[in-house]
Amino acid sequence: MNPTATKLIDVCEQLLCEIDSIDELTARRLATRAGTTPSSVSYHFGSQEQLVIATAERVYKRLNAERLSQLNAAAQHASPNPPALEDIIAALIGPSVRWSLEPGSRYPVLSHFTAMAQRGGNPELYRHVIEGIEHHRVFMPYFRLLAPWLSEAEIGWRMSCALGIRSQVTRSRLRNEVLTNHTIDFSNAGEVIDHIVAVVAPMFRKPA
Amino acid sequence: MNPTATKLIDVCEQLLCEIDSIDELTARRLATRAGTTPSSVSYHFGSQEQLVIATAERVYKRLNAERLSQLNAAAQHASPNPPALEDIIAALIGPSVRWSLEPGSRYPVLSHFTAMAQRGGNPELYRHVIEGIEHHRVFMPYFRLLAPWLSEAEIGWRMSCALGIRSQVTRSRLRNEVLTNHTIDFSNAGEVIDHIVAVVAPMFRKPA
DNA sequence: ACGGTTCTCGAACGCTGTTCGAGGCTGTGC
DNA sequence: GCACAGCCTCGAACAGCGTTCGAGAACCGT
Repeated sequence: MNPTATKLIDVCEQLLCEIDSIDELTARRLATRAGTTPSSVSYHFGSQEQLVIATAERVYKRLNAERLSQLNAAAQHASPNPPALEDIIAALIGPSVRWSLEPGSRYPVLSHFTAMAQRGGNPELYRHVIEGIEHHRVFMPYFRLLAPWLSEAEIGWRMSCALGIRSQVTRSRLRNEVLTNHTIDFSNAGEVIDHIVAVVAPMFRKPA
Repeated sequence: MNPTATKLIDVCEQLLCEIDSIDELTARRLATRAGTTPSSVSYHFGSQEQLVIATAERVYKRLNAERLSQLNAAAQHASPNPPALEDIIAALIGPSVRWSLEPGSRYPVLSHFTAMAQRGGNPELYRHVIEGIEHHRVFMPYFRLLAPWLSEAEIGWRMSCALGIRSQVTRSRLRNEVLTNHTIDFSNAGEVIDHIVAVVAPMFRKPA
C-alpha cells in the first residue's frame, strides 16, 4: 500500500478520535496533518467518505479480534462443558462497550463511522463492511448449543437485538441515564455489561 | 408564529421525507421551496440545524400522541384488569416501527433527526428534545404494575433496551436481514412488532 | 536513456451555511 | 400626518467545503 495512503488512514484514525463532530474532519485538515494535499485523499480513496470507511474497517478488525479472543477464552475456560450463556453474550457485546468507554481506545472511529453510514448517501459503500465485518456467525454455534429450542433465525434475531441494546448504550447515554434515574453508572463498563447480560440472557432461556 | 417560519418547518418536514441523505437538505433548497431566501432560515431559527430540530419536535409530538393512544386503548380494553404486558410493549415500540415502514408517514424526519443528533456537534441543542419528548414515563406505572419485582430503575433500563431494539430495526435493516437469514420480513410491521415483543417480554418476567 | 506509469501538487469550480447592511413594511405615539 | 421603532426580507459577500483537472515530478522496467 502506498505510504501516503497508509499515512492518511493513520491520521484519519487519530483525527476521528480527537474530534467531537464528524464535520470537523475535513480533507484539508487530514492532508495537512499527513503532510500532503487534499487532492491526494480523492486520488487514493476516491472520496473522503471512502477513506473513513477504510479507516473504520481497520478498527473493526481489531474489535472483532478481541471479541473472538474473549469467546475462545470463555470456551476454553469451561471446557469440556459448553461455556456459560452469560460469557458468550459478554464476549459479543463487551468489547464494544468497553472500547466505547476507555479514553484511549479507537472506538470513536466506529461511532463516527456508524453515524456516517446512518446519514444515507450510498448504502452500497457500507454494505460490505456491515455484512462482512459485522456478521457474527462465529457466535451462532455456541448459542445453538445452549438454546437448541431456538432456530438459527431466532438466534440471529436475538443477537441482533443484543447488538441493538449495545448500540443504545454506546450512542444514547444521555437518554439511558434519564430513563434509569441515574442509578446506573454508565461510565463503568463492567456494570453496564452486567446489565446488558441481565436482559439479553432471558431472551435465550426456554419459555415456560 | 411567523408565517415564513411555519412555512419553513412545513417545507423542511416535507423535504426530509423526500431525500435519502441529510446532505441533500440545504438552506437554499429549503428557502426556494418555501418562497424565501436562505438567510431567513438563520434569521428565524438561528441555524439550519435548529430548524430541523424544531421540525422533528413537531413530528415527535404526533408520534408520542399515537403511542399514548395505543397505551390507553390497551388499558381500556383490558379494564378493570391491568393490560397485557405484550400490549404495553407494542404501544411503546409499535408506532415507531409502523411509521418507519409506512411509505406516507413522516418517520424519515425522525430518522434524519437522530442521525443528525448522532453527528456530535453540540449535544445541548438536542438535550431537551431527548429528555422532554423521548421520556416515556407514562409507561412506567403499567410496567410496575405487571412486574412489581423490578425497581423503577430496572424498568427504565428495560424500556431503554426495548427502544434500542426498536432503533436497531428502523436503522440497520440490512444487518438484521443478514443475521436472520432473511427469514423475517422486515417490511411487515406487524411481524416485526411481534418479534420485538417476543424478546422484550421475557425481560420483564419474574426470574425463576 | 527512454517511455510509461504512478504519484503529488496547486489552482479552480461549484457548492455549502451564515453574516451583514440596506431597505420595506407595519404599527404606535405624538 | 408624520416620525420613529420593530420586525422582517432580501441580495451580496465570506470563508469554508469536497472534488476535479492538468502540469509536472519521481520512479521503474526495458
